[in-house]
Amino acid sequence: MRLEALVRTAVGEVLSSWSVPTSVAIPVERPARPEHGDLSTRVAFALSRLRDAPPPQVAAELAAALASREEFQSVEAAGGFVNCFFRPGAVHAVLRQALADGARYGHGEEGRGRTVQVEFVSSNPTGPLTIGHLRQAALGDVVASLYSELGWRCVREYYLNDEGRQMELLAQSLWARYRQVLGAAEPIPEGGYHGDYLAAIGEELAGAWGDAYPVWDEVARARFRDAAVTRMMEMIHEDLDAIGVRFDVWTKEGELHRRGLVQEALEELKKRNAVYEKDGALWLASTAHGLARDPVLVRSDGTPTYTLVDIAYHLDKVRRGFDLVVDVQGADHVDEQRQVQLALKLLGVREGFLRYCLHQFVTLKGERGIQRMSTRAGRFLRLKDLVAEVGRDVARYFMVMRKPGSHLVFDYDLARNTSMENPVYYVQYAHTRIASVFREAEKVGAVPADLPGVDLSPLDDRRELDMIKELDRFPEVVRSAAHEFAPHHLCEYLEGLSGLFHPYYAHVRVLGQGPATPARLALLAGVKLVLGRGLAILGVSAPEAM
RNA sequence: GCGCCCGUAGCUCAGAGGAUAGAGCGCUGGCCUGCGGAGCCAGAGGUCGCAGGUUCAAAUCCUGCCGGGCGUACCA
Repeated sequence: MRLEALVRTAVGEVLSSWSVPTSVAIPVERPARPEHGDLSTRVAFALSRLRDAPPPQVAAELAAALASREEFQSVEAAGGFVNCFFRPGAVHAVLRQALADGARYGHGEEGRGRTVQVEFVSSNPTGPLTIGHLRQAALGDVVASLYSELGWRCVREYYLNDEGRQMELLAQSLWARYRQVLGAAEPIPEGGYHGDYLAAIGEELAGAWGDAYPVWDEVARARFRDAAVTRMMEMIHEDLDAIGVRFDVWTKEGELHRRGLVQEALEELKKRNAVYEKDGALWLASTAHGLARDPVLVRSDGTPTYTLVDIAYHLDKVRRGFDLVVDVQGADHVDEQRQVQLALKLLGVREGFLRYCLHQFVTLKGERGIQRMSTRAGRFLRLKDLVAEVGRDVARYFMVMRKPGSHLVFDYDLARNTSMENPVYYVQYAHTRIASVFREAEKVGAVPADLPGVDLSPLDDRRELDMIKELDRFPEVVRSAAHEFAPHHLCEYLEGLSGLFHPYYAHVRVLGQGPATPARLALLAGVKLVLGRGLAILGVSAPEAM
């Protein structure tokens, strides 16, 4: 980021001496091939018309004007590209700054004074969390952490659907299990929940309550519903603890009803003429605004739908004063998302207030085979059990190492592999190795007291400079990962940095190398700092020893 | 049928207008007794699903097909 700014500034100064308007963007990129420089710009292509000269000529003129600057070793024109090679001193300055910044390195200011709410998981309390929820849990948690890095205040929120038909079915399913334990041939209701976890709870309740609820009446309904929700929440908390996700706020659907927000949202929509009646139900007029279908807001029996409650909930988020709301949801929610976005727009909520982080589903590969999971059918891998097998670090990392919009195949065998073939260990082990070097250095008193003040000029090896240039990218990686909801960029970055470090470590000795030793220790400290910070954002531990 | 997402190395995936398309795993070959070793180096492997189009420049943008996922509920 710092190096990019150097190029941008240098090019900008030349352009302004050429009286090029400042509106001309200066694209700066990292060439794929080292012979194309540390950084390059293709601004000459855009300038070609303005300067009335072919791109190669403009590039040559620009390169000539830049070559004399002290930060560059050399600047070359190649076709329309201008390739910049930095002097080692300019690169060293990046490391020095990173070490001086310490834990603040990469921390941004854009969110200062602003609050983002990230809503995720929000699974119905109808069963424990599964590997399917894991992707969302990890994704939401990391997106929140990324925004924190950018200086935003973050609220992690879980929306709890503790009302409605599904809860009814859950309660009745539990009651059926309870009856079965007591010897009745009570079937699980149609569309009910078949998981073993309800059988276990049913057995407990039978022991505690005996035959007190022989029929499915109002009393039983209330009793079993309470018991079911309480138990489900316990399980969900266990699962969240297992992967280290904590929520700041839990919002229950019931509260939205009690506070009159649902009714209010409906009234507001009616005022905007966005609601019409048909077949005894109330519908949102979405097709009039280009959507594929109109959703029902109030059923003909007078009960509100999920969509209406969802709209009410988001209206409440507006009132709560968040500057940005991010909802992490699965691909099955796209249609719903459009409806909510439309409703908010009709209600005058500013565009961009609500952004969705959409993710595709997870399939399992490995000894368990690829299988389709279903909580309802009782066919799933519980999150807690998965974490017990592969560990929290691997579970979290694997869930965010792919682009959210891509399907994710969870490679069970790779996840359980504890060698460096597993990317998580590959990154963690880089951190550990450095920690180990410092332990050794400590023993011989080789650790400099003032790392940022160390003379870095011995760092002249290509691999050393490459690592520092990689450190330079960290702030930008964090920024783009946050804005694009793309934590996988951070994973790839960490793997890439580790991939520079490991070979270096294998070939270059640090201790006992005279003046090179403090410089190399400073370099390693920088790498360790960034690896540690990156892993922390991912919620993955950065061990000092493994 | 319609809408959205996805088709890139054998596998899992990056790359979202720029230079010779990348990584990890797997495969092939070669190294490693010092410290701090859950090792290192090299190589093979691709008509970027197919066909058109736009552009000086397309994996990337547009159109149409083919294949997969999700949705298309008075479920949540």
